[in-house]
Amino acid sequence: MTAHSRRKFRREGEERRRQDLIEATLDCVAERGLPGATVRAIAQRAGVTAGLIRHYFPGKEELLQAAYAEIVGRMTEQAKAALAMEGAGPRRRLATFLAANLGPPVVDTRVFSLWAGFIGRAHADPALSVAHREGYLDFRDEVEALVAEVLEAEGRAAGKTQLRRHAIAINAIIDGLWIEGCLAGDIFEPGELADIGIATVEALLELDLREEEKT
Amino acid sequence: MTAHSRRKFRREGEERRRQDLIEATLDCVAERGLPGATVRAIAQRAGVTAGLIRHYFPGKEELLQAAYAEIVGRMTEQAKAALAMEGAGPRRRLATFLAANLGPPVVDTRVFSLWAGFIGRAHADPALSVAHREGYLDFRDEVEALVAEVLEAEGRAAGKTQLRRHAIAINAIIDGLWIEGCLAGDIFEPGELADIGIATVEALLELDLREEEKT
DNA sequence: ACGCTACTTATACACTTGCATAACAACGCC
DNA sequence: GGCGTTGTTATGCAAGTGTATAAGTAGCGT
Repeated sequence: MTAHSRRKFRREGEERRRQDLIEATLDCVAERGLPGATVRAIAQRAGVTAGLIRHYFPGKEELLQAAYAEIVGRMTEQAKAALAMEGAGPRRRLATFLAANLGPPVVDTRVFSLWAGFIGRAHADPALSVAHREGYLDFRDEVEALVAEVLEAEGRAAGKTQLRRHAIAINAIIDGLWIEGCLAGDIFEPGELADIGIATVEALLELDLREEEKT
Repeated sequence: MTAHSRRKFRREGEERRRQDLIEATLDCVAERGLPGATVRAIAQRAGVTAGLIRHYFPGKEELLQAAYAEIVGRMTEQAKAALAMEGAGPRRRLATFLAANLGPPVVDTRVFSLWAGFIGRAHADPALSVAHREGYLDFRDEVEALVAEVLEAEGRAAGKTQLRRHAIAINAIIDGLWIEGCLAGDIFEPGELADIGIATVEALLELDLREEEKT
């Protein structure tokens, strides 16, 4: 009778393990969808046993939320970086913002899979629903502010409702192109989505975002 | 000892039962998300017992696919109706097509919830993935054909790549606005999304879709 | 009215899930 | 180097899942 020898293991720092578990969760969701992200599958991918998850997170729900927060963080990080370009003029910042949201690492099947999984349960889970609405409105507000700056610098003041509609439309363009890129990225040339997005916004606002800016 | 009396039931026609089960599935998905659509929950909502499902469908998977097909059918039905307007000119048909995709019953939380649930598992399930890609390309081809007609009628021939990019952009606008409407329909006025969509496409194509057409 | 068919119910089963708990061992400290 | 702390494993459990199967009965043909 073979006495089952207990598995060897190493102790990792708390921060490291948490990050590993989150990354393993993202991998599982990306490969097998949200229902495929079971505690056992996540643990196996992280190289630990299932029970350990509950040593770092109150429950599976919290781990998923942490993973979702991680993804959202990475996405907004790119967008924020584009917005923070204080040196450039408004038009160039808008173009950079669009390009940042329509290329890697924002356009990615893993990101999309997690997004779809959470969004699908959004209106079943009220907490998730409001979190998402807030994220959406925040994003749209940023777009609206950016558009306002651009038009103002152009000497073309726009009314509140017009500004709102522009923000809604641009947000839709970003979302739509993002989804197309995530679902079928292989049928687009690299940078093509960003080009299309910028060109469409240019047509919408009736100006050239790539032209050299005049101080 | 109370002898459990067997539950009363009525026999329904095959078509009726199948439709009821599909409708019950849609309700469950809409209210509790895809994971909430268990065979027992579906059966309860349909007013039958769980075992009956397997009398009309080989398994749960097939029932879900039938429900998904039902939703897709209802969505494309609207779009096709707009396309079939042979009497009207190309510009009016494009506007109608846009409006049809950006209002009820296409813009609906139930539809979206089911869409999100399926799309989330899309790249885990190859069969689902190709089905979706085909649906997307079909839809985009329709958009492209419509745009081609409009530009042609205007005497503005466009190159193949330009046509393709227009179709991608318009498709993105539809998708993006559709999502916004489904997720937060209450913050938009009725018809506002359609207005924004049409206005954005007008800007993109540099023409007026609502102006009276000249024969 | 009676049987037959197949639609419907009821029960059971194998499996998976998240979670609880106890045994264990790796690492730091003295 | 021994020891305690606690990160980690191993095992078990109750609940829920889809599915299989047998029993029952509603409604139709005759």
